[in-house]
Amino acid sequence: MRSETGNSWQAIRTEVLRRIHARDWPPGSLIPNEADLAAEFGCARTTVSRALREIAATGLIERRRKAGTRVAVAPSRRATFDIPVLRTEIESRGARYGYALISQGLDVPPPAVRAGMAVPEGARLLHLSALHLADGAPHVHEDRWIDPDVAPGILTVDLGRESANAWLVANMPYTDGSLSLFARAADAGLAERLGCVEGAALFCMERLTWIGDRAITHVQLSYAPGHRIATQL
Amino acid sequence: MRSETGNSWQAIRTEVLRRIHARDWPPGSLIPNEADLAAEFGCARTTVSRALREIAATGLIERRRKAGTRVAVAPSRRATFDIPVLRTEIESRGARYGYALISQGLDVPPPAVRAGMAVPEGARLLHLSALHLADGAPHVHEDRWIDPDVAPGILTVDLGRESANAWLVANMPYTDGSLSLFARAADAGLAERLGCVEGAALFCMERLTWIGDRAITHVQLSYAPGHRIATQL
DNA sequence: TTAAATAATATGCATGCACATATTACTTTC
DNA sequence: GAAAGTAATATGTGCATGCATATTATTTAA
Repeated sequence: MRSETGNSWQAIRTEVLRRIHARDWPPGSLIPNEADLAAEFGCARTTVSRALREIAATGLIERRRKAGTRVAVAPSRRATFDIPVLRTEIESRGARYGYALISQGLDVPPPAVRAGMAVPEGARLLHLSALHLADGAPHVHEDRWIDPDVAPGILTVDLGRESANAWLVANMPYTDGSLSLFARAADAGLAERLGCVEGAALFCMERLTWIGDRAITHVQLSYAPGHRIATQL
Repeated sequence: MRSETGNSWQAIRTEVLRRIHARDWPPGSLIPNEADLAAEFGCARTTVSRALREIAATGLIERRRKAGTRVAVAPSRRATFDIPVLRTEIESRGARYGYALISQGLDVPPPAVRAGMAVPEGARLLHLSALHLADGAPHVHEDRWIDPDVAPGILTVDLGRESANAWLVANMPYTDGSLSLFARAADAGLAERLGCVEGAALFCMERLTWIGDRAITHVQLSYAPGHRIATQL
């Protein structure tokens, strides 16, 4: 029995995790309710609740009112990654950050971008191409589309000096966004800009941000070969 | 003033986020302390605390005792991804799940794996190669190394029938793990197994799990071309 | 028998309070 | 004036309580 002292929500979390891993509470099973656990651990229900809430945030258990708490059957584990700001990422590795605008203009976006941003067919968006450099070497290629109807101020900015991202962050706070990760092969243009061979496998990130129901910008970041992102489980 | 009713920690979170995005509280600035916010919102300090804790979990604000709460300068946004169990992922798309063991044997791992798992040079590990299929088509290639000293039972399992992952999940609860994402080009073997062209850019996931200070297994999953994972911001 | 109303139940949330802990600012002592 | 000690402060945690809400089980009515 462990109705002793020395409890905290973290200790309870640890014990619950132990029981799940040890299969005392196998996947799919219903675990005791908060009140019972509180009694067993000799603490307040609030404390048990806190511990279970934290575990639920990782996807290992599922909680529903009245239904109770059960161990996830298919533990679709949630993993949290730090998506650092490029400048910070580069500088934190002791390298000098650099930004180089390659091209800018008003273009009709390709279908994939047009669909993602939900803009009418034939509409022209501000199209930017730029490089983020670490000690002068290409680190990430940025391909960005901005809807000038949503962010009109962007057209008055000198994008050679201030990066579009910096301006947007400061002037167009978004309400929603999505992020997706994938791999793509470097085409001729990307290979030249990133200084890698054509066809090299690149780790890519695509970000889409919205103000209400209007898309502000669509960015595809292509990292130089070898990049990875990591997290603890 | 908003000392009205209708407050909840979520409403407070929303309002705090609004102020941060609207730059009422610019990056790097110190925001009012919990007690003051509680007074302003007309709620308990606990409620404010809950709201701020949730925001802090996303990396947008940083909190330190006595120092107070400040808006993160370099908002290294944290994004949470669902890393689904392969079987579930495939079946949830309405496809039939299949598993095919390609090879198994005791081999000396390559340096990268050996270093990651911290096993002595020359040690032999169980090496598996397998495919996860969706409606018979290759979806993911799995390249796995298991330390039989840490998980001896694995040697007695018929891995053609029970997947190594299933057995490990059931029998070797891990205490720590890491996950990393990257891109790689398909070599000849991978291309043949996944049914894609050699050199195709593949989205890959590498997982390493530990019991205490001993590595159990190292897995590299290579997804068929086109795979992406996504999340909301 | 089926449908609707009602009760029971487990989690979710909010509150007021107390105390813990980390950190900073200040004061005292040598 | 520097070091050591002390107070002040903001967040972190725990508890008891009460009510809210979603969901299931049961009972009652058509």
